[in-house]
Amino acid sequence: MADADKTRQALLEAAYEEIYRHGFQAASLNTILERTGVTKGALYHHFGSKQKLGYAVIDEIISQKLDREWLTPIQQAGHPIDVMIEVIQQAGQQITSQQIDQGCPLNNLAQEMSPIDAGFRQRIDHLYQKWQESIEKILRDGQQGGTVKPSINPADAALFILASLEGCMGIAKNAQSIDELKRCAQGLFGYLDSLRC
Amino acid sequence: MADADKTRQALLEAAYEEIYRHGFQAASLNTILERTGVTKGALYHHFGSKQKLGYAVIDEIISQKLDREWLTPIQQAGHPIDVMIEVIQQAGQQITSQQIDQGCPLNNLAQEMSPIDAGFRQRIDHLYQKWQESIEKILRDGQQGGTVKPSINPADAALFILASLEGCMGIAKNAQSIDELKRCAQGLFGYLDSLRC
DNA sequence: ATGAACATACCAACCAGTATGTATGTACCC
DNA sequence: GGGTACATACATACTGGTTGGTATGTTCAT
Repeated sequence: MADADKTRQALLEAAYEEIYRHGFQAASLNTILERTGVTKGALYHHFGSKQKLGYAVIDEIISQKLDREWLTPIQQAGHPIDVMIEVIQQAGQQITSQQIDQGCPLNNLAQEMSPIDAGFRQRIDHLYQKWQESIEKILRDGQQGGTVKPSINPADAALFILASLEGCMGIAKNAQSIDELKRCAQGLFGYLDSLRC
Repeated sequence: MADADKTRQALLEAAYEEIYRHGFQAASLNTILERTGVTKGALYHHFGSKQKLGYAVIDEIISQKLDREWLTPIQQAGHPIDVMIEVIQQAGQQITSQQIDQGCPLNNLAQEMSPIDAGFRQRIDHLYQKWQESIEKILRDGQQGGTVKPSINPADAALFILASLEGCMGIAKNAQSIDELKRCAQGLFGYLDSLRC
């Protein structure tokens, strides 16, 4: 039934927006229902609880966003360090001043939910691992191609790159400053350059 | 009146714990009152609202923790890079497995509250600036003492160090793994080493 | 006619906040 | 030094609003 799928998808997207704005715990189901024009009966028909709705937002919405905006772009041909810097810079140029103080949807959920809900934690961890492995992979390829220092550990470096990327976005989010994001990213680029052969 | 100060302090500390555990929005005033044995009338006598209680937790509790655990230790004599690595390593060794998945109290509040409350944002920003300036200062001193590369910008480097420090703690918090924290910190140490003369 | 896909109305629990009352100092005047 | 005025520091009981969740009913396609 196409209508049912449309209802489900509308709920997922509205839930994503609401959670992104207020966090999961402060996200209001009633607001989601108002925005979509869907009733509570429909919501509890498709998702059995607020928790399961949150899980679905991670598994379907955020996971897809990560693929589209990071995992796929990073796999293009070229010097791995150049590719990463370019992907980060393009993301930085597309960002709006509204988006900057909302931060990274995945990191927001991680910081809020990982200590209090194991299901959230596992799902977020799964995405972080995919993210890290995609960075690790191009670093390893770079080592084999002779463009990345053979002395570094690709897994450890990928972990740190991911961490400082989230750190930069977190700092810029609080400062509400794109300029601060770019200053912070310069530090990351400096680190990335130090991985070149 | 000493009793009044004791009541106020007890409320602040219990509020800090409750906020650290559940975030500000999900923090329950009733739980804080139960834990302290203080009544609601007393709470609203000392702090006029939940918001002002939150502000006081930042200004008094978290600010002091930052001073004690980071700003002061970092100012000891020695090679600035060595000092920073040592301070970070000591903090890492003292951390318990319970603390690791609670994360950094300041970063938790920043990620949750900065987009939705300007008063929180400004107070957190003020602490982050003090933190950054303390790192910037020892880098600048190191440049003058010939132990830190003169080519780097101390303010930008300090910003990135702070960001990646928070990033490492955030990743480790979600992974709930001290090992991952240490792996991540190794990456930061690599960056710090690259700042040496 | 059976189950999926809703719609409506409702519920108990919890929330921050407040109105009102009281006990204990403390300052000041005579 | 004793009485009065006033403020501080609470205590108790309550309110209106919101929350996630549910019970029950209805529509409609197969």
